[in-house]
Amino acid sequence: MTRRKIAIKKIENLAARQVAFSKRRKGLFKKAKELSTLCDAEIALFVFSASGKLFDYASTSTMRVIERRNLCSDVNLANTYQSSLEVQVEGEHFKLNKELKEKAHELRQLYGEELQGLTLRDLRKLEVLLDTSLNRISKAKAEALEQEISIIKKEEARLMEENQRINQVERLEQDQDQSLLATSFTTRFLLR
Amino acid sequence: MTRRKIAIKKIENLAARQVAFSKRRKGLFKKAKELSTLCDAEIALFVFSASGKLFDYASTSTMRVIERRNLCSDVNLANTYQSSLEVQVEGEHFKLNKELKEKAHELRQLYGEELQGLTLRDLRKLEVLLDTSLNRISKAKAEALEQEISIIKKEEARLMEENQRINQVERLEQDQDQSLLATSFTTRFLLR
DNA sequence: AGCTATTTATAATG
DNA sequence: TCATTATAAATAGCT
Repeated sequence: MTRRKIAIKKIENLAARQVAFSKRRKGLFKKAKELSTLCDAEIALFVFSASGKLFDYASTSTMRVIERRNLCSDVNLANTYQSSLEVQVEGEHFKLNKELKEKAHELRQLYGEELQGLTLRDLRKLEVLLDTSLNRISKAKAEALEQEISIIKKEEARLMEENQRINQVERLEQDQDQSLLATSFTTRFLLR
Repeated sequence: MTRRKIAIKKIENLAARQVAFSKRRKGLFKKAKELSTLCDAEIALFVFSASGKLFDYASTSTMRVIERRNLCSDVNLANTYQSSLEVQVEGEHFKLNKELKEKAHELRQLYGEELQGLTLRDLRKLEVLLDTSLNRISKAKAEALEQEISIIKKEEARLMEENQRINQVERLEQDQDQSLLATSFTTRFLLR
């Protein structure tokens, strides 16, 4: 809504998205408060940022009780849901996060990044691994190529067949034209 | 907020208040949806009119389940809040899982597995990627090698120095031994 | 974090 | 409620 009109779809640039989130969140809360005050409405608004942080507003005093509790920190979260199930979920969450980080690191190493700290032996292992990968990919490429070629060959054969058919039809039509011509010639000749 | 600026306090005229409620509620929901879309935020918004009618919005499909329930009492609202947090945790869990699977797949492709379905173009891209990685690794290897060589050279120099010192000491000791021998010889000679 | 050119939201009115 | 419109408010792109 300004300098330029923007399309309402996810802002791809992280920094821009964070700035927009901060500004618009503020605006949204202001509007909610105004509506509540002007029209005597009760409003509860919960906004979770992409990173999971909670911002909330509740208009009435009773509802404000909810607001008071800070439910974002892990401690409070654990207090709120003391059931072992919740704790389990949290634990799993943590585990998943860890795994994800490890995989990301592994990936980056495969991309030849973050190699500092690796020994010569580690680097040689990586090389062998990537060489193996390249071999496999090369094989897959050959297969894909072969398949493409076979498809092209089939198409070629089909086209040749069609060509022949068309030629035949053309020849037939030419014959017909010629006999027609002959007929009309004969006719004209006879009419003289 | 226009034609005239208004003070943010309860609109006394009932009709005007209802009109404002309708318009501003619409605006608030629009803003909430925009924030959710633009910034990838999860939002739950509950608006109770003065007469107690509920209007609500929740940004994610899973959270939308909440929307269906009738949430007029504070108790239910508190429950809703809790479940929205639960859903949030679950949603993140799901997202993490998805990311992990994607990363794992990417990894396996880099290892030259699960290549089926990739086009020739994709395979070529993979090859180029791996080649780049190999180049980087080769460079890292060269660096590691150089470092190792320099360490070995230093060690070699140290050893040579030490060797020299030892040789000197040995020579000294030999000299001492000889003088000692000479002394004992002299002594023995004198004792005779 | 602040500025401002624009876009949006909306109060008043019909 | 719906449409219009003059104006207040929100905010995207900059710095």
